[in-house]
Amino acid sequence: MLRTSMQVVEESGERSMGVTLSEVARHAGVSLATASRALNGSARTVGGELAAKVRASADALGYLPNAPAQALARAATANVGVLLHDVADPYFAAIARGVSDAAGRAGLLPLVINTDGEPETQVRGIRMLHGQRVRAIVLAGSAHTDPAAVRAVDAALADYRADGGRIATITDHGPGYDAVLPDNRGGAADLTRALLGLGHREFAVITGPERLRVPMERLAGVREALAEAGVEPAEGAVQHVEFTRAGGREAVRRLLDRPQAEWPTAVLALSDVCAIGVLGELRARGVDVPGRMSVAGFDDIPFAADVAPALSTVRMPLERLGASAVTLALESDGGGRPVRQALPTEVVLRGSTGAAPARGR
Amino acid sequence: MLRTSMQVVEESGERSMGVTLSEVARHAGVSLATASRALNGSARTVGGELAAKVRASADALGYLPNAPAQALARAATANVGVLLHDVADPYFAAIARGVSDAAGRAGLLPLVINTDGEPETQVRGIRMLHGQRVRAIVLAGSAHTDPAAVRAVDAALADYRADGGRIATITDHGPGYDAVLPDNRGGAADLTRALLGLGHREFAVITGPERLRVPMERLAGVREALAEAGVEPAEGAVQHVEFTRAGGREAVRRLLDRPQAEWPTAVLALSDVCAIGVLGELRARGVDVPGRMSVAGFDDIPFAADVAPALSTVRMPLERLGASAVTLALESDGGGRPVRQALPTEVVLRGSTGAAPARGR
DNA sequence: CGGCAAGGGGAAAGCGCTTTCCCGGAGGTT
DNA sequence: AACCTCCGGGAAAGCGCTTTCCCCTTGCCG
Repeated sequence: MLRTSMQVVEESGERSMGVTLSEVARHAGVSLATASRALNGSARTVGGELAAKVRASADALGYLPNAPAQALARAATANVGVLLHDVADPYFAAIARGVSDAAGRAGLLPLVINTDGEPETQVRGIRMLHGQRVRAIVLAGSAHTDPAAVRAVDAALADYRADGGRIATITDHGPGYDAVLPDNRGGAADLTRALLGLGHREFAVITGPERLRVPMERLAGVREALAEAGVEPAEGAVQHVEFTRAGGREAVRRLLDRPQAEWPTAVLALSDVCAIGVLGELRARGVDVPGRMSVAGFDDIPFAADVAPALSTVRMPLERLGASAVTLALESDGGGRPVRQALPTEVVLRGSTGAAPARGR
Repeated sequence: MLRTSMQVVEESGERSMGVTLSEVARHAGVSLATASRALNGSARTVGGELAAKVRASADALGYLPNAPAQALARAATANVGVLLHDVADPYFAAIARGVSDAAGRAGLLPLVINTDGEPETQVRGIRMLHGQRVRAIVLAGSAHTDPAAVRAVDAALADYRADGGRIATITDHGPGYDAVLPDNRGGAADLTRALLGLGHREFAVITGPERLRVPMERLAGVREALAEAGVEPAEGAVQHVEFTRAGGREAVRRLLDRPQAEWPTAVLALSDVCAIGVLGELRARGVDVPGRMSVAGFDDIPFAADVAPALSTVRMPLERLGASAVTLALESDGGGRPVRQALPTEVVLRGSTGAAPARGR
């Protein structure tokens, strides 16, 4: 009795990493090679009868191919890497979902790394993924404006690519990469035009940190549309904050600290997460939205439609962004010139924007 | 000229998987063994001088250890697996972030799989992670109530564990697993008591699908507190919907279809995401919250505080849930009895709840 | 009816690491 | 001075697969 149970323990202790292919082969009475070909696909075919026998043995023994071993032998893993600022941010969460779905369809598993937008973390992340020999890397976070940061990231990516790695970026990281390019600038310009159309002339724009390229592109779009209309944002009306709810609140506080006569009638928060912070702070201060002030965001994250008032924003197909990036990376033959796939954006006007109030005088 | 460029192509094609350790060893003039010991840590020490030389060669050549090869040789990867319903859901996104952080601290990389709450997808996911030989699996989604589903998941997990895998679950998946157990039932009861304290007697509760265990636990908590107070929910006042915004809206529609006299004064939506849908639909229908109806959610996802009115809810330390699960799984010696770590929850009352309106008669 | 091309099975050589195991030399004991 | 013990370097044996070769059958054609 006691011996029996001990034997069981010993057994499970001895070869603790699972059933191997050669066990399956022995059980089926075939060679290792045949077992491999029968189970894990190969150019060569295996006789129907034998193949069936091997498959039977495999699931009789509960065989599961050892992925690291396969990766080593094939010189290719079944993983893709995703580098993003923060999965807990709805923008990136949606992208991650898209990546995950597309990866799954390709039989791959996603490895996700949060960089918090730090260039060094990003570079470390690329190195880790490179070490993992992932099939492809999707770079989802914004590029940096600091040339040194860009250079560091580029260098890490170049190393990876030199080893046969495939890369796709979401938003622009330079012309050398396959990329999915939502129209940040155009979307921001359209949004701005929409608000101009509602009669607004006094704008505040709350955008992301100057170190990131995406918020700068969006800001450029706003400026472009404003300039077209001959409107100039007041001094101090462009705030750079983190793209978080706290960032939005902070910006509003600074905005409302100024004399009421200088308050804008329209606030463009160039990220929905941020805009939601703006809405919250405005409510806390008793500012009527959109009566006194219109607010718009950017991204159309899932919650944008559910806050009160519902957030006007620029719709981006977030999941598709992620999915397309994976597809692009995997299809990229590395040879030709990079595929740069532009994606349209669309202004969605909801309850948080309205006609500009009559001039307060 | 042409030849030169062709040579370059050939070179990069020839050994396309990167610098190997033996190249480093040769470059440093030491044996493979020494190089390995110097770079990738080992029980044995390497002479200071040699070690330095090896390290120098390593980064002169840009050596990055081949993770799959290491995994094979060490019989252990540097990955953990996370199984959740949907990363795009803020509840799971926050958990994923916690997992990711804790994994990073342990030098591991997370592999995430979305199951959409399907038992088969979950089982397939476990198998894939098992095949990947991940160090640990964190099961973040709710358990199922269907015994067959539970059995299937248990079986897959048992196989994994038999091969030395470590497992931790978030919320209860049975006593056999290390687990982080937020107090779903107690939290729901506390929340209910808080609303009873505000004078509410007519409740509706919107909970998740009966196939999932977590929403059933929360529902049980509500029922418990209601029973204590001698209050009985009206017929049809308990709605089972998906834990999504759409689910929340749908439930509200059904609720409001009944004669106004039967409307509840308090709606408990047992997930914040769902509650936000409820709030949206109520607003669309012009129902005053909290004047006519109080609404509460569950989870305290980051946005709960930012919707209007701000959502009363039960706070759960989501990121900590994820982080603790990783820690638990990694520390689990597999030997002793499972560690079951209870985590307290806390009722947070915000603007979406208020005193019950005077009895409509 | 011999010769030959496929078709499909198996032996064995890796893939890039880690880790025994062996060995030589330096230092300490009796 | 002979012996033993560490200490640290290196050769080589795997880890669990895939994939080249090599070889034996079959089937077919001239």
